[in-house]
Amino acid sequence: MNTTDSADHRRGLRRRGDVLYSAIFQATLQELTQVGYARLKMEHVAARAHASKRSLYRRWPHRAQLVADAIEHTLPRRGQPPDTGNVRTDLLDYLRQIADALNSPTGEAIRGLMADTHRDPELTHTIRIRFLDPTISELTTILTRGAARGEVRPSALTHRIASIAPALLREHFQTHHAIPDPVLIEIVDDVIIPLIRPVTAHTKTTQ
Amino acid sequence: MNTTDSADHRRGLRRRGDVLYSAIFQATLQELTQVGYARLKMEHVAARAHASKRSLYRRWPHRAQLVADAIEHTLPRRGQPPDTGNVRTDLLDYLRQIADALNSPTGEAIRGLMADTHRDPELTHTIRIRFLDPTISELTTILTRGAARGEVRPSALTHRIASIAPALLREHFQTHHAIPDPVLIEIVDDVIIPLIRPVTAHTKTTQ
Amino acid sequence: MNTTDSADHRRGLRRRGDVLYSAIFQATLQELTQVGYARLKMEHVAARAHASKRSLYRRWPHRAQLVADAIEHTLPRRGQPPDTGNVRTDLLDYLRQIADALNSPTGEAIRGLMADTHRDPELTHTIRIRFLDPTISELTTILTRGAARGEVRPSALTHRIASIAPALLREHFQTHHAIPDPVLIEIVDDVIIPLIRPVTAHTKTTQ
Amino acid sequence: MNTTDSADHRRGLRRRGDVLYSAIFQATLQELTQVGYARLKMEHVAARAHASKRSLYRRWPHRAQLVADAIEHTLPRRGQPPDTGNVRTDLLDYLRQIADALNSPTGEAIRGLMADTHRDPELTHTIRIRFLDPTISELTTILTRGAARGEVRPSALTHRIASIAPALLREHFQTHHAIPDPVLIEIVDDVIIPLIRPVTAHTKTTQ
DNA sequence: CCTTAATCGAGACGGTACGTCGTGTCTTTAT
DNA sequence: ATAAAGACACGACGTACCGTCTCGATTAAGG
Repeated sequence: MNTTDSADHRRGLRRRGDVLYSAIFQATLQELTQVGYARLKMEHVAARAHASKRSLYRRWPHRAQLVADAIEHTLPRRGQPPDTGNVRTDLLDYLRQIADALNSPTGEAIRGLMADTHRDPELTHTIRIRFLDPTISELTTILTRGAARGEVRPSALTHRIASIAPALLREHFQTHHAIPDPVLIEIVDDVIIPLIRPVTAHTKTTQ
Repeated sequence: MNTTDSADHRRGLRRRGDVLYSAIFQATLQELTQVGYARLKMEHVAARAHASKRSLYRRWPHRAQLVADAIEHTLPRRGQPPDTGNVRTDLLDYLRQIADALNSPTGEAIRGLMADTHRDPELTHTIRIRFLDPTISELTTILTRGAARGEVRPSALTHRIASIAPALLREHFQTHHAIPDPVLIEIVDDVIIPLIRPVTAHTKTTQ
Repeated sequence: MNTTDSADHRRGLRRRGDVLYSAIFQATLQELTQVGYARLKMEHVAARAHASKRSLYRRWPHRAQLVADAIEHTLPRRGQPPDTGNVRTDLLDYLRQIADALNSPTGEAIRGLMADTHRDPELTHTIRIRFLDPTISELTTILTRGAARGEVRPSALTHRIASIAPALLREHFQTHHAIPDPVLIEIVDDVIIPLIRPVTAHTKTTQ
Repeated sequence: MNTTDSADHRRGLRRRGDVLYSAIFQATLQELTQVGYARLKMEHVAARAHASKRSLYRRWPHRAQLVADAIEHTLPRRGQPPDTGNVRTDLLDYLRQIADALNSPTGEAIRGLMADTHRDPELTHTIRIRFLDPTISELTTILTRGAARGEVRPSALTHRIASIAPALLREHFQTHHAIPDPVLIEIVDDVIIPLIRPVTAHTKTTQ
């Protein structure tokens, strides 16, 4: 764990630019993993990265921005949303991805960021752009494909409806700290599917 | 220097028990209002309440627990959920109440608490019991009344469905920091109502 | 060591008067022995004696007075000064007693008291009366007996001369924290004896 | 809010190294003068010096070491011991210097240090080296000069004899808090002079 | 023998100071 | 010019004792 992770940039080996950035990001993520966002300290990141505090503050005036950048830097490339030919399967697969992400240090960091920065409009915006909107966007992709197949009524292709599932996941996560599979199934089968089902699928017209 | 903003509990008027509790809660909420949860300091609360830090720490080892107790102590009694005879109106009225609460210092505090304490299972539980569950419960009341009137299909009386609206409100609040009325209307008309509508009433929505 | 030294004055067995005094003095001396005067705390004495702080402060407004009383209370009865028929032997014996006392917790306490209270004239006076003057007085007794035998010139029977030996012992003790026997011998043979020797006996010392 | 409560070392005038040392020493000595060693607080020294507590603790883990350094730093250069050509006059002059020093804040501080730190061998050693030994050394100088003039018997040039006068002064000071001139005269004429007088000055040989 | 006024234990209270930690700024030294 | 290293002022942390003060419970003294 304590991988003597320095040793090459000391006496006379000063890092700059990308090398320095990477070292700082790596240190940030290690701190994030080990102590969490709430207890992540600029000082500790600097120490772990063998960087000076000044080098940190020069670039990231606030902890939140450093963490945001660090997360983005090492974020695994978002895979394509699932495309199995069936909306329900696609949704379940995708929600499982989200649930996993929520449970990771990254998820914790994002939640910490959101709580930490509700006074910093810019960061809030950043988080939305980077972490929240892509999710909505990919869910919309899934729903759009479903609509093309007739599984989803076109009028359900709204931002609001796409955001229901992530909102419910977050909701559940914040009080339960884990999201078992039945919850995902319930969300899909009892909430999303009924909402997006094409009207014609319902028998019984008027009267 | 220190303006006489207290004046009645000094020499020979030492407060104990409930009186002291109240003074501390009041000070906590004032701090909460003025600087917010993130910048609320035990030291400042103590100073404002003219209490010793030890008196605080004796009761509340952590800031979060103090704030939770302070909020609960001064929480306006939850009024009865609206009962206008119409589910849509009831829902809108009630969501407006939630939106207002989210926007208040109390709302900020609760969000701060939730972010601050996702490592403290007990506090998480407390928050759910005190602040989240009652909302779900009252929404369920509204829906149950609607079901009795035939406005809501009985199978929609689930915890999951009742939690959609609060989740979407929180979702919206965290990125927009305000909840305009059209958002509430959209949530009710495009999400909740379609979900809870009795099947037999399910004719053409559009047109 | 930790002789469950309470257990009988708890629930429903409240001590008063001498019993309480003794318990407090005992606790005081134990604290004195274990942590020394500088780190002796009223609070700890109270706790160890199973007495309330108020019971302490009622009697001893200051720590120093408590310690002074405690020491006096348990002080071994001052034995008579040695009387071997020879001044040099008497002096050596007696100085050994003083050296032992200086080295004990009591000695440490007295030194602490003296340093602690050089702003409290009353306590200073108390210490002098209780602990310092008796020493001078007994040394004077030894010298007076010697004078009666012709071993000491009568003009040497002064307070000043009697106080030399204790002063030198304290001097040595404060920097060396121990007083080996040769030091005592040197003080007696090179300082006291030459000073008190009858003039007529004063022949060539050297050679 | 935070009124410009200091002066010239704020924004952009941060002191380091010697400048900061001096400011801290000065503040320490002022505190020492005003409230004495026993009530000298690190916090107050820091405040008065407009330094952070951390800057203090970085250098001086204990109050005693700070005070020792501060005293040494501002100690008036020890003048040469008097050299009037007469031992008695030299001794009296010099003892008057010591008496004055004992009576000053510095004297109080040294006494406080000695009491405070009899568990810290290193500090005890420091005090001896800095404050006690020089006195003995200068007294020895006086006596040595006297011996060269035949006023002092060579065998009296011992550490023990040189330390008698300071010890008696301290002794007297600790119980009387002042040293009137007659005391000095008595010490010199009744103790030191008799002890150091050359043997040959005494008539009456053997027979 | 029974009240009643003291006094006990326990420990909460408003304070002051402790010694530590983290922040964001700034200086020094070495590339 | 920029890096690391870390000193600096600041402010908050959570703890320890201080000396004062309730609060019952109990106990000795007086009726």
